[in-house]
Amino acid sequence: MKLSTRTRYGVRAILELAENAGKGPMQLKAIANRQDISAKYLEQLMAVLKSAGLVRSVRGAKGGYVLARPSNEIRLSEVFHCLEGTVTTAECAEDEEYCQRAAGCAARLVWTQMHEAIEEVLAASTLQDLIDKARAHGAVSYHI
Amino acid sequence: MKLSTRTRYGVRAILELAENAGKGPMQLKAIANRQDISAKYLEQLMAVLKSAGLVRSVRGAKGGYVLARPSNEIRLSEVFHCLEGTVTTAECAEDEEYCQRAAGCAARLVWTQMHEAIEEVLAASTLQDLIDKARAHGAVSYHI
DNA sequence: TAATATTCCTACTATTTTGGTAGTATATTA
DNA sequence: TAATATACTACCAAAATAGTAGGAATATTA
Repeated sequence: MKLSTRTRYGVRAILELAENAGKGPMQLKAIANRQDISAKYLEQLMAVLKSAGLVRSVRGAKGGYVLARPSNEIRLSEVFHCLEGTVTTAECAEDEEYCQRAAGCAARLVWTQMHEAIEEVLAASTLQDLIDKARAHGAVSYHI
Repeated sequence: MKLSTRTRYGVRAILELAENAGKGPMQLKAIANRQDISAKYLEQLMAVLKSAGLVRSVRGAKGGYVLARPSNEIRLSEVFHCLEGTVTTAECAEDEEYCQRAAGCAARLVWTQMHEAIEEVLAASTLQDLIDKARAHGAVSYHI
């Protein structure tokens, strides 16, 4: 159930970009440093986000990465789908044809219910939504 | 995101027991055959379910496994919790102290939202609930 | 009591996934 | 052209996962 670092790092990286949007390209090293992630490993994850069309890269000096779209137009579900190949709990959850016994299968109900609950959460939030909520939380904690 | 076979097999096995409750102990081999799972591997999973107090075993000839409680008193969440050590998406989701930056962290919101959605689904169903729903589905499909 | 059926226990092993490293090529800026 | 970045490809180590093997313990049946 624990998410892979691949997914967790990827989400943290794209949220970092979202938080720093509008300030020009953000360099890989900067993201890696701020999030305390291996730069070389993150490089691969950024490639995934890039090929999914969620971020754009700028090569050469003063280059880096920027969001491909405004942060309020990128849903979490998109980010997850490209990082985790399958955001599903079992093959048969999405593909009813996968197993002949799918129709009356009690176990499959578990997989589909979980799958739907997760997809719902991921589809509900954009990157900007998360940042806004987190800022609200963070601000409160500073008052203490 | 895909559940491990450990969890999937374990859930299928205990649902098999639930479907055959009241007919005396069900043998490991019978569960393994019906669910098409390696008997030797399943043996280990049954040990986990047993030590969690969800099933009881009967040794010797005509022995096997039975549910420790009626199927409408066993929630899915219990089954998951013993099979998957942590039914959580990231350490910080359950344990706020795990990371200093947890307070204003946008990523953590993702992990906690997912975590809560999953727990909710698992807590909502008992084994019997699932069997009833699956039978309803299965019956419909026979009408075609 | 002997034979048989079954769970129990421990250790081992193969495979896959995960997480990370290294080095070179290519593009951009100054 | 020199310095700074990303792009690409290949490789590697550790951990987790999935499964095997073999025999000991225990209960039932004949």
